[in-house]
Amino acid sequence: MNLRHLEHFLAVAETGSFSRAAEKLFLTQSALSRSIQSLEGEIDGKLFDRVGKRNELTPLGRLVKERAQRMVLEASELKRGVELMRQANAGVMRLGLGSGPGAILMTPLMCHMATFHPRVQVRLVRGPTDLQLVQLRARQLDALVVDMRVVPPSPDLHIEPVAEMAGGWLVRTGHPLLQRRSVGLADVLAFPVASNPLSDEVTRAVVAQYGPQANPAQMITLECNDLESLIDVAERTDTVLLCVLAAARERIKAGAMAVLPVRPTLQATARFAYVTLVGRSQAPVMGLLRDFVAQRLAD
Amino acid sequence: MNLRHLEHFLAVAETGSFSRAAEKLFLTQSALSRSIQSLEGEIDGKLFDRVGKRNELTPLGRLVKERAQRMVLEASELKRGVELMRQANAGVMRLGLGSGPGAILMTPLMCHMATFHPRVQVRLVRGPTDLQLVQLRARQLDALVVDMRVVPPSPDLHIEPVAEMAGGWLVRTGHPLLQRRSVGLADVLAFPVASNPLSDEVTRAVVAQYGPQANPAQMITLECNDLESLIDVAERTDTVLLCVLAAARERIKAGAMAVLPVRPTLQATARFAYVTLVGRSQAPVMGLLRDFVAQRLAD
DNA sequence: TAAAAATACTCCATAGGTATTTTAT
DNA sequence: ATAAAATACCTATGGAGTATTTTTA
Repeated sequence: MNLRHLEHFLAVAETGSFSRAAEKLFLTQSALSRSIQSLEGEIDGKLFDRVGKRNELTPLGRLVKERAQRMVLEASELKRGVELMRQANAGVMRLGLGSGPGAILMTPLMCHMATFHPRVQVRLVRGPTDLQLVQLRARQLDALVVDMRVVPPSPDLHIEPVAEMAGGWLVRTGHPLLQRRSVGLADVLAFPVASNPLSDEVTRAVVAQYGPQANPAQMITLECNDLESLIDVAERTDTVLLCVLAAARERIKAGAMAVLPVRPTLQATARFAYVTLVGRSQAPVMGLLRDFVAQRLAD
Repeated sequence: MNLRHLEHFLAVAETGSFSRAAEKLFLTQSALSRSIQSLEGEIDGKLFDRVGKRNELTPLGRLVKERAQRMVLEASELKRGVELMRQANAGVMRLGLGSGPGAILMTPLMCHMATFHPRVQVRLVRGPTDLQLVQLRARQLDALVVDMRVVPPSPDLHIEPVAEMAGGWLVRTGHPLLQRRSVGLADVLAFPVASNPLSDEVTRAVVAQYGPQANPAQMITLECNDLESLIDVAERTDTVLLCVLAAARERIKAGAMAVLPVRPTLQATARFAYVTLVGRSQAPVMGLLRDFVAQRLAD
């Protein structure tokens, strides 16, 4: 039994005529006749009562018709689904975001997808990068956007840098330190210091610039991988926040927060990368995503 | 694309291996490999990431798997349904019953089917025979059991007599006429007379035996095609009921009703027949039905 | 008698097998 | 080095066409 057989069968059931059904199917009448015969042979029972004009379904035929309709419908839906996926109009994308990319991308990404690709199913997960790597390897995520410096290089990972973003010190607009002409690390340490977990490289850079006092293990008062929340805290208290500046872009623009000009100027960056599993095909929608991420992080 | 392709695809998706899937399918590995390739060719996209050991589904593969599973399930259900129908364990039977057969068969038939063929869907319709013939011809009914004398012979009808049942006069047990030693038509006419619609032949027989006074057009007070209701009426009033005696079998046995010995004894019968459309296959379940009807009416 | 369905025959595309090569661990 | 997948080559079968016969309204 074959999908083709079922389509043939349905055509005859609908038209009630072998000849007309054959026309609709772009087949000869004889081929169609044999097709139905072979189906009847396999079913081992008559599907139509051939009474010359108008072929009526037998009770068995009615039973088969029910199922056959659903099957050819499923088949056409399958083809349609494949087509949609090829055009990247649909599909599922399961993306893990680190704290920096989470703060910068999560909301804009969802807005973008909802607006321009409403049929794409989006699954965003924000969490600790090490756990997300586990999920990626378990095929529970399709890709990550994280600070590549927290990702241990591994042959099974494809790591594609997408943006390098400057880090810096952030405080709320009314912060006392903003009155000072010049701010040093000692001044900063008079206040609580917050940050998301820092990579070893950033840690080294900070220590190199500001001395051993700046070692995050000692310096950081509040550590949290939800950068968004840290920004909230910094906006409402005198906490000084060390993070990727782009994460607070909106609030800086709105005048709620400002970059604190600590001397020397922090020379550390976060290098965001798009991480996938080597040898694993990506859904076409993931292409859209990469473009969006790259474009958004480039600003 | 083919059901076979989909089955092959699912086997590989489940086992994660071409070789093992081929074993399960009783195929060579090479044949399976080509089968998947041709499916991928038609879909125009990779379904598996071949990473040597363990073949993982691509996002496209996951999409296809959903549909494919439903399709092969439908296919197996189709085969199962056909098998069930062949064994006459299931199916739909749509049966029209005339008033006499309705009163005699309806309840016993439903009990019988519910007990012995619980998976068969039963659709019973009781109604005027002429309307039921219309429904039969419109394929809304599969068969009728009716008094064949009300059925105009027609080349498109297959009429198979199943039983000939005696008609007679029925009254409730406490009826005044039962006290009389001898009852004539004149005595009967002192009471309301009820019957279901009578065929022309029965009408002629009644007139021939009892004279023009007995012409139903004049004689019958209550006419109704629901014989069951007429029996109820006769049991609660002094109405005399002219009908097939078997219809009141239970009540006669229970002592609630009795046959009224009108002189001369009524020599009229109802000839019940099983009526189907010529050239139309019957569901196997209908065979069961015919057997039951014949056996039941033979009593 | 005319239209519809079935059959006879022929052809070719496709699925399958065997044997072998390529690839990846 | 080995196991798994892909490829090359061959065969048989099923599906399609053309031409023709059978059936039925």
